[in-house]
Amino acid sequence: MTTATTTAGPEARRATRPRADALRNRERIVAAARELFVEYGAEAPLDEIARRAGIGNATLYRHFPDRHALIHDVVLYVMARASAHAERIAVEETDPLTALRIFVHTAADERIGALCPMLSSTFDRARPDLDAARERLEGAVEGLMERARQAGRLRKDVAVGDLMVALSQLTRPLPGTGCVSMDRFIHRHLQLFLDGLEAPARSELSGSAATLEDLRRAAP
Amino acid sequence: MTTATTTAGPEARRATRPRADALRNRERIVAAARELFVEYGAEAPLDEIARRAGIGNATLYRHFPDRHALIHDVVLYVMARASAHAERIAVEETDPLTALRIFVHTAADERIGALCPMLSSTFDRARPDLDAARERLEGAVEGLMERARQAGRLRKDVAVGDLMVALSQLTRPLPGTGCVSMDRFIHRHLQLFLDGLEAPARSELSGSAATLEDLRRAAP
Amino acid sequence: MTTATTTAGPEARRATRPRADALRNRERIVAAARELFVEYGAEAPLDEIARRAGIGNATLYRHFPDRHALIHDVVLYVMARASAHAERIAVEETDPLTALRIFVHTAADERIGALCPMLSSTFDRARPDLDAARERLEGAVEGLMERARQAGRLRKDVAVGDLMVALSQLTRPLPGTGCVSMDRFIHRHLQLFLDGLEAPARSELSGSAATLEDLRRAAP
Amino acid sequence: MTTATTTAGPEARRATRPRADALRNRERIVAAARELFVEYGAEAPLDEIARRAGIGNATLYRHFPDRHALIHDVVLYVMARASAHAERIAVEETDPLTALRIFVHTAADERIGALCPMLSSTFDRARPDLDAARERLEGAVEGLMERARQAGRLRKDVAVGDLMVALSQLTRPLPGTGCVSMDRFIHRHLQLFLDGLEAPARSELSGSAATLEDLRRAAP
DNA sequence: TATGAATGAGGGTTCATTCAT
DNA sequence: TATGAATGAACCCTCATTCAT
Repeated sequence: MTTATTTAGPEARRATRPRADALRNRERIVAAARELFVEYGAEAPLDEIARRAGIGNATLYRHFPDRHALIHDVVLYVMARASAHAERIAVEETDPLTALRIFVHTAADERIGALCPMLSSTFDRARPDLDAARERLEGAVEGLMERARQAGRLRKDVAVGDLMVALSQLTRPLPGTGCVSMDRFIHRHLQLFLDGLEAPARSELSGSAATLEDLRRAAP
Repeated sequence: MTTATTTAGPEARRATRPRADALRNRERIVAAARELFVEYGAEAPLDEIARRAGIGNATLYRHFPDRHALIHDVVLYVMARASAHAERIAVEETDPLTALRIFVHTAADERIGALCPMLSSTFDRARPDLDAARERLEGAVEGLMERARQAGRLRKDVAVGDLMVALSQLTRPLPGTGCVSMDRFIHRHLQLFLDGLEAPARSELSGSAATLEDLRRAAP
Repeated sequence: MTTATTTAGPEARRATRPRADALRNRERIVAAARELFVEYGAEAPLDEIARRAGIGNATLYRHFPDRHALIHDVVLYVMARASAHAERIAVEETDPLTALRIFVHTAADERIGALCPMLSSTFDRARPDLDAARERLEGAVEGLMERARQAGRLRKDVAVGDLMVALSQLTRPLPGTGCVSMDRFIHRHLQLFLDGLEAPARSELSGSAATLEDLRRAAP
Repeated sequence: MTTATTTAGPEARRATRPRADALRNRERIVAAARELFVEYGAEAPLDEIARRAGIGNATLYRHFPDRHALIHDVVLYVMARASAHAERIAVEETDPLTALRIFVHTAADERIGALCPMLSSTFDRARPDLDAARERLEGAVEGLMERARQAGRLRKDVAVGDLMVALSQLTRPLPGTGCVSMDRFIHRHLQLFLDGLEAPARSELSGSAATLEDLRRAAP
């Protein structure tokens, strides 16, 4: 309720907040894109995404100049949701392994596989807004892992990058309409992977534990 | 210019057996397709596959009426190689867990992730020549697993379908040029998964152990 | 909120005369359009014109219902400026050939090439406000030419239409960003053309001398 | 009539001459493009060019990867025709000024205005095949001019670049369907320009005489 | 009134597939 | 048979124009 738009030269306007309907559209686009990326992969037709979002195709381009920009925002969105889940679970669940398990299965149901485009070589990992999202996610998940590590329940040679990449790959959708049948396997595989993470370690791993920051540098 | 009519496969109808150069072309196409499927995903342009194989695009169509047919043969080819590996390892390695581990890592290096299109809903799992390949692969890998099971080294609630699907997913290539950087993770993840497979089981799995035959029926 | 009904142009219907800022916007739009027509041709994006004018795109449409209307006004504006120049030069310069030369080169620097859309078949030459502008321009330039003719310095078989069309074509901008390099040629070409206009005529011309009124009728 | 295609490895083939129908298509495309560039400017829709050439749109892309490539070939084609005209006229017409006049008017009828895109800043003037075409055209036209210069009929401060640019601009088509009405003016303007070129010079020109090579360097 | 946002139609380009040599 | 060429459908993206604030 500022005194507001009294007078101003045509271009003196800057901080005008986005219109409510535009914001709603932007959210719809991201939601539709996440769904279609999950169903058809990151090559899903943008026109179809627009249709699913209930808007015209050109509106999508007003919000996202190209496919990369859209993927970028979907990745941010998925990371934010995963972070929120991890943070909530850290508060609600006291047993450290259980917390980790809940997080992993919840992330799967949340289609965290939509993060996979981030791993592709065409993804621009250098944009600064990604750093904040990455730090938040790393903080939250590494928090869960560290608790389990401290309790002697998690092997010591793994880190958050290992978990997130495997989680993304194992839940990564197959192109072609809803491979719902895959859901049957996903939670089994995740559980097996989790079992492999437990301490004591049953084998020696090659390479070294990976952070999310490592992924950032993994570009070609 | 042989006119021999001696052998003939089940579907051979014409008297002349395929010319040697035609056979060679077919092999080149399958090899190039496997490479490009690994590098760019199953959506790799067919013209590019033909170019990589050193033949004209129309020649590809003479051998494979459409993309599905080509994927089909690539899948058969990859399954055959994986089967051969499993059979060889069963002979060469006596320790059952070690044998399993060697198989898994070898299959990864062989880009078994190219099997993933088989899991897609657009893949025709009903074709009879797949049955033979599946039975051979199932026999070989289940053989390795059963040995470990008998030795009390493998948990009892997993089967060959679990292993092969997770193996495919974890090694599945990312679209966009060779995400070689992923290689750094792949073998770590596979090892963690293998650790999770060991007996004694560290958790209870949802669902039931899956055979390859189960995958056949999992179509939408 | 003035309620004045004093003056009203021919088509003014509403009582309130246009607000000062609206008038200023209209002028800005025409100025920006002329610039962009010169730089990119008459196909310049309207959104870009609005941006250059420092206004929103919809405001442009409030003033000009479509691209034709905008072109129309730009043409009127350019004609008015050229007329003013010709009238001023007629007063200031006594030597008739020199006056003509000054007019031509001045018009070139004024980007009279923006008149070219007027020659296009899609231009509506029938609108009445064009008649007035045309008559003024014809009067002014024909005045300059007639003086030279009377003095025996200008060949008799050319008229104002010949001069203005050639002037427009020779100074017409090339599409694509500012072909400033063309400026090097423009004044040379104009001078050569002027030399060709001088009496005595060095050749016989086909057709007949053209007035601006002739151009009006030349539509398809 | 070489012994020809006996045997060769798949990629050993190189010098295979283009198929007759492909060559015919290529020529049709260039012809249609020249027409449409003349009628609608260099922004003419490629789909329309393909339609006019009687082929599918994708065929156009097989021959010319993008609009620039097509413009390039049209420019080469127009330059070649103009060169041929100039060379023929040099042989057939003995009076040097008459020869020049015939060349200019013939080039206009040949729509040499289609050369204008070459002057645009988006045109790649550096490609080597242009050099040959430019040298041929320069040689032929400069030959005509030099004869007139030697005979004392052409002013000394102009060169081939001046003539060709003015010729292109004065015959340059207006966007919008067939501005045939312009034809009425074109030959008058060209003649006036030619009269201005005659010796003795009636004025002093700014800048310096331009060769076609100068145009090559005039890029932004 | 002035504006940012929305939109549909159209052009540019790629690609799976078919055709003709 | 193997091939280069042709094709239409589908996609990406732009832009003139309209809508809602």
